[in-house]
Amino acid sequence: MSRLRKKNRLDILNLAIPLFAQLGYEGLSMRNLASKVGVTPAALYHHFKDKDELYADAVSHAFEQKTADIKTVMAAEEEPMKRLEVFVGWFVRALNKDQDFQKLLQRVMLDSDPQRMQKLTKTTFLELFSAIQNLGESFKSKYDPHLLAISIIGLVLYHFETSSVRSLLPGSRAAHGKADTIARHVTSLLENGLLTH
Amino acid sequence: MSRLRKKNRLDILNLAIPLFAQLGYEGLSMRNLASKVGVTPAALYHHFKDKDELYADAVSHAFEQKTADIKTVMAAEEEPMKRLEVFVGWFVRALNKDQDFQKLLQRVMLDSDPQRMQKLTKTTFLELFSAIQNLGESFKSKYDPHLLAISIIGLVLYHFETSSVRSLLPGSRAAHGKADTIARHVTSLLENGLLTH
DNA sequence: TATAATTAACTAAACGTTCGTTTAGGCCGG
DNA sequence: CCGGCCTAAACGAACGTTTAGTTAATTATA
Repeated sequence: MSRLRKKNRLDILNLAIPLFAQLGYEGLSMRNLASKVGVTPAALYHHFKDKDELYADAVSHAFEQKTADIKTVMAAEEEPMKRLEVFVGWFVRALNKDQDFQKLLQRVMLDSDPQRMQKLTKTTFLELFSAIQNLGESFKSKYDPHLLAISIIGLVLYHFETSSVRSLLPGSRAAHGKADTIARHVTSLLENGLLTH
Repeated sequence: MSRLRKKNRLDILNLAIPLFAQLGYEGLSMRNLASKVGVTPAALYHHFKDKDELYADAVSHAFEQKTADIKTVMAAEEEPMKRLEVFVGWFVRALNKDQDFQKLLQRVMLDSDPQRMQKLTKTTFLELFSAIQNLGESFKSKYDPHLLAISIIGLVLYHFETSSVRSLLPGSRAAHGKADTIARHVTSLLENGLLTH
């Protein structure tokens, strides 16, 4: 009954997520998405009010899916350094598994619609960010928790944002794309800094 | 005198840069750009072969403009830590001055055209990246120079990529948007790491 | 239990708008 | 009077969206 309806709606979203990630909001047309789903454009309007709603739902669903497991994992570990390693490890692996996650996140950051941003922040970003901020505070360091949380996230994420350029730049090696290499580098840099005496 | 009234290539590019940065490639139409320039859409095709060429030239010109001064500044300083501070300071200030620079960079990273990416990498990214990689090597640390360079860039850049979400997240303060605050945080974190004994 | 009513899910076709781009021609300084 | 720079107008294609009607399954009624 309503089970089948929900599944169809989710089918559309799950197909839309990688397409929105790769092509962007304007880059993916309702006709293109409909043809990928195997349906008429008008059928999409049976499930979603308009393209805006479809996009917002796709982004929300994508982030709920990807960040579902980390919250429980984060709460388990006690020792700060170990928690950092667990988080970085999860984050790197999650980004490495599919690039769509990172691309969608990057596209959302470029989104200039404040209302959409505000809703998405409350529903999906806030909880994970607070956990990372909490993790940063557990180090009892001199750093501002807010800035530190963003630094940790950015330090991991940027290695994936630049993946397409990185291979064209000097010093590039195949290992730089591997999850473990990035995870080790980031955790070590965060732990010790540059001045390793 | 009367020449000034005529629009040349650079006038168009300088108007296109912030518009492409804010709206994206698909988001900015030739008609919209033409009206901002104060000209007919067909006139744009007198200066540029098509929209692709206009976009590529705009991006190239933007990056040559923004990164013009740092190269000389980077070469001057000798002491590693001081050079890092100079670079981070310049980078933060450059990003803080106009957000278009960062937005355009972020959009370029999402660009999936390999040919455009390859050309832009050689003409504009390579020199600056090599300088940063060189800076990283001067610390004689255990870190991979390539990964370290990306980490340094990402650590700075991400504070600006997240500027629109950051204000909606807990722990946000007005000072977090200021150039000096970010620069101090990043240099200190890079220098010492989390475990400040 | 058989049948009528209702509903979800879809298709075919078209709406008006905007897109990138082209064509044909006009203006004006050198 | 030529060539660089522009305009007016239009091209076909693609865009988001709507309307009207069809199919199949579920629910209500006799």
